[in-house]
Amino acid sequence: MSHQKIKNMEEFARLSGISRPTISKYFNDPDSVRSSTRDRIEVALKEFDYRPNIYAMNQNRRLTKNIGIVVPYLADPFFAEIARVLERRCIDAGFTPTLFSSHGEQGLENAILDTLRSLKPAGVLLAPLGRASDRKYIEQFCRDVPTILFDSNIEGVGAAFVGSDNFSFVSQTVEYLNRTGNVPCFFEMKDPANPNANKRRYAYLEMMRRLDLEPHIVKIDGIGWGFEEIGRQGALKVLRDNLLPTKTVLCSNDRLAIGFLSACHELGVSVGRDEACDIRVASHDDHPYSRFTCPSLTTAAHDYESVADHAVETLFQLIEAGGKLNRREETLFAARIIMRGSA
Amino acid sequence: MSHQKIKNMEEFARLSGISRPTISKYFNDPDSVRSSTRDRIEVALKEFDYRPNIYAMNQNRRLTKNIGIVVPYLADPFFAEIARVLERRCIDAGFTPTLFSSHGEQGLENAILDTLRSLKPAGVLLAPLGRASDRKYIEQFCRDVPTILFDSNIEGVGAAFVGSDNFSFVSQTVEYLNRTGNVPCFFEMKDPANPNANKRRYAYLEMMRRLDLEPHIVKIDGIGWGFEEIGRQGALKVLRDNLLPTKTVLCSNDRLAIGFLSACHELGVSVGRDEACDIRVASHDDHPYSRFTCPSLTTAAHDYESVADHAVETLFQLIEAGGKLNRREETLFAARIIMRGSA
DNA sequence: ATAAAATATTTACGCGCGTTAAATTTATAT
DNA sequence: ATATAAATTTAACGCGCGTAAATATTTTAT
Repeated sequence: MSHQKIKNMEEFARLSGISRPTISKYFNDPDSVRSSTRDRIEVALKEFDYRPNIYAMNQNRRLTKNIGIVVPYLADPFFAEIARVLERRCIDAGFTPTLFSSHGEQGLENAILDTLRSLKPAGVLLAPLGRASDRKYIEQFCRDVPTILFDSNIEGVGAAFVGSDNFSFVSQTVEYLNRTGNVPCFFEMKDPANPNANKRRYAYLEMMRRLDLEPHIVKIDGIGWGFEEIGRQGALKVLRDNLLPTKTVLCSNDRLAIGFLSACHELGVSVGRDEACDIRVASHDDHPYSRFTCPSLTTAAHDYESVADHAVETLFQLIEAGGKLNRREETLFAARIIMRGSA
Repeated sequence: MSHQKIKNMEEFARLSGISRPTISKYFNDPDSVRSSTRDRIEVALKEFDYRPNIYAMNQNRRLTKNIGIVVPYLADPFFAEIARVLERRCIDAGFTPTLFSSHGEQGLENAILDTLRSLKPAGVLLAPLGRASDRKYIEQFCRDVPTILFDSNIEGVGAAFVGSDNFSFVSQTVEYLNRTGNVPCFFEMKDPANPNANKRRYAYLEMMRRLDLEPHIVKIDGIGWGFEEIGRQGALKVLRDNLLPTKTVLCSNDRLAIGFLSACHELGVSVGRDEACDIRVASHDDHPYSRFTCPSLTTAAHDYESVADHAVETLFQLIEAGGKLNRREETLFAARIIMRGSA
């Protein structure tokens, strides 16, 4: 590799013996040039180590090759994981993903959308904050930028939604707990930030109706995204005051359950399926840490490979189609129950 | 807000009655224009909702206002948290941070550095993979781009290093465990990816020497970044085969300890400071989940507000100074021991 | 009031690349 | 071999803004 520094595409074109517009065409889409030319360019690239200036590149292009990925809360390993998969898929498809976290704040979510707008991305994969989102703001953004919503839906916003089927989560856990001899109560936050929480509550109620069982919902206080601590405090209160209507607890999500189990241990309440145990605890999400809780957590797992794949696929279709799809599809993937020690 | 779309700075200048170079100056640094002009511009900005084209902006600027933040593994909530703080500080200082995760892969770390190079950032905050890093590659990058290393050091690379004082972590935990009546063995991975792990082992050995105690190191197998599972498997083996030299275990880091506690629960080994308990377990990092383990984890906490603040401060100095500092400072912050249930 | 300093305006060029149209070369089909 | 299609080259313009120099204006100091 000759180590001279190449200033611009003009110079690279001269040195490689290929015209600049062809080089430009190549960088825009390698397959758009004849394979023999492509080879010559790639040989030259190896030799001269040239990379086009991305700012000059994107200035005149109506559409960049950027893709924005926005998650509501990156400190939640679930979102970190799904973001990882999304990033990988985008890179493999020749796009440049940029990751943003709203950190649970509406103001930040809006600011991120502003930033994204000026990045002129080809498309955006957006997991909104949910209830805390500025609906109007997101709506307007989605009108301007091709956007796929994932994880939590906002009715009618974005070109499509890809997420998990909350009914599938809850129906499996409720069915399992019931089949194995116990009636679950539903443990959740009073004002859940995430719209999935509401869907899960409805699913619980519906399942209990179908099974002809009396539903019990335990609502706990707490705001923000520190779900583990909220779950712990809520569980401490509920357990101390003996407010649990049943001996089996179905938590709305794993992070609450992690807090719940922590409280159980603190109070000496034994958790497990075994007859000798005081209570059973199950939950939803298959959080990366749910297999390391004590006892390990019985839960329903997201098929987040599928969610990620389908979200990216749909985004690519959307980009191909020029930013508009015929109809707004909502795709939901089923959960897979994971039996572990806690229930 | 008048809803006409403004095409470029020229047009905004016309509409706001201020010359384009002054507008340009304002966006480059609002404080560089007279306060009366600043006010007029800001009034116009409110009315016309104009944002300069970032690609055109950055094309001719020798230095952009971008800052790259690179962490080795974003699915680790510790890095997610520190990234959040770093992002916030950068935004507050008028920079545009972009977050990258190496996801534990050397290839990706190098690719990120390439991407960063073409982003022409004002500076970079880099937490390298550590042992898995391509030292030469990072070295070369740091020669070209003003870079501060944090979390894990690479001797002599980057303009400065900011991290935690591993000796402070281990000395406090060892001292505490010893003072409260037990001699700890040190539990770690055989081939730790992170250089901090080595520092912690040395610190353990040194502390044991000072206290005139016999050191015991328990090394477990496993590669990659799934520390919890590695810790769990290692603990299962060690506990089953009765390989633990002492009844007190000091884990190299919290993620291993989370796995260790999970294994203890699985095998019915009781953990805690209480005399009646089988073993005591302590660790280092104060991982966000360490207070939700069962029992909650006694650990030494990073002062990561300080680490983040100092890293950002140093980077700003570096940028001000034009990319070179007089000497490479290594700043280490002390840990704070957090006594919880496990030891 | 006047001089000096600070700030803003006018004018103009250039950054590196996208893109287009016309001319030319190369590949493929008949 | 010739016609046609496909790809490349040449030439040239423009994107939106940074930036510099000369000039004009405003502010501050004396």
